[in-house]
Amino acid sequence: MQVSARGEYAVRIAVTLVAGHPNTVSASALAAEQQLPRKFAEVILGDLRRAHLVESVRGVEGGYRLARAPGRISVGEVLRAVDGPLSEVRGRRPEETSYEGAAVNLPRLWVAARAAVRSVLDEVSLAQAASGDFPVQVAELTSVDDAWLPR
Amino acid sequence: MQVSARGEYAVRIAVTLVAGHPNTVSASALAAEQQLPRKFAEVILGDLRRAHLVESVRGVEGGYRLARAPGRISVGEVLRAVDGPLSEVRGRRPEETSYEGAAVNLPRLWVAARAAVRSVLDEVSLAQAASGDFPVQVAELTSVDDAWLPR
DNA sequence: AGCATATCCTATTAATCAAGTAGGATTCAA
DNA sequence: TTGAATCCTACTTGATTAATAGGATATGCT
Repeated sequence: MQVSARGEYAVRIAVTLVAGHPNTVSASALAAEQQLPRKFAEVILGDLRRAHLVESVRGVEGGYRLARAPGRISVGEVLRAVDGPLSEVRGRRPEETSYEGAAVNLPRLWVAARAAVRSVLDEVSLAQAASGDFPVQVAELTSVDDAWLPR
Repeated sequence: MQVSARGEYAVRIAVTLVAGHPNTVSASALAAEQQLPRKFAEVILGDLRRAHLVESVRGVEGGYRLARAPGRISVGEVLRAVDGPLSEVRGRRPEETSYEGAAVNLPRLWVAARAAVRSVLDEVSLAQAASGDFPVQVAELTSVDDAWLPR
């Protein structure tokens, strides 16, 4: 699960919009609060707008706001809007892979891995990401000490 | 969870080595069986050797074999050997991230996502990947129809 | 000894992508 | 009309990816 700079920035921007919801917040304000390059933040907000996750208002007093309630947008949706699919194998989606010989069972493995990623990123809403009040299954994953250790 | 061509090839090579275990298999034989570029397969096998996941024998009748029993090497180890860490956020490990303001809770989210990935890739051995006989928790993830649909 | 078949090592390449930056056109409220 | 904001197109720079090239080195067989 690789999250690019775009992806990380998008989620940080999104949770910052939760705080201001339902008011609009300007790109410069968002960039300042999360210490991101303003122009890059604008690009990312454009992606989020085209994915219908945020709405924009132009002109003075304009800015961006979430297009839905913070409890009804998942982190996964935000990540997909700026990077592509959450899981890819050699540029293809897990269920599109196909192998011969000893590797015939790998598509099931890729699908399982994707399902695991989804079980976290698609199950946590922006409201939960902002508050830290994650679903129990997700919280349990982080309560094991081992989860915090590198491998 | 992005798996590069190197990563995919490495796993395909590894499960092909399971079939031949404990005999050695040459790089050309592996490349032919999985239809990969031979030279690229050699590069990957070099990575696996330096990670002590395979052993090599030089000369005529030489080749590669798994360094441990197929049940004692995980798919996650193979992927780490050729790509880096399974999960990274903007080039950093999940537990190394740190944010201010509305984003303070994101490190826990990244750690949870990594734990989810590990619960599949580190729990499936090469023997299981080759046979398709996955652990129940992993098999259950793929038995839900939804897991096979793109999003 | 000589030869065939391997691994192994160093270097190079072409293409793509990531992470921004630049500059300005457009919109809108006061 | 002006200032602050979004929005659009284009560009740059550096790194990464997926290989390929060419040969040096090792090993077993006859």
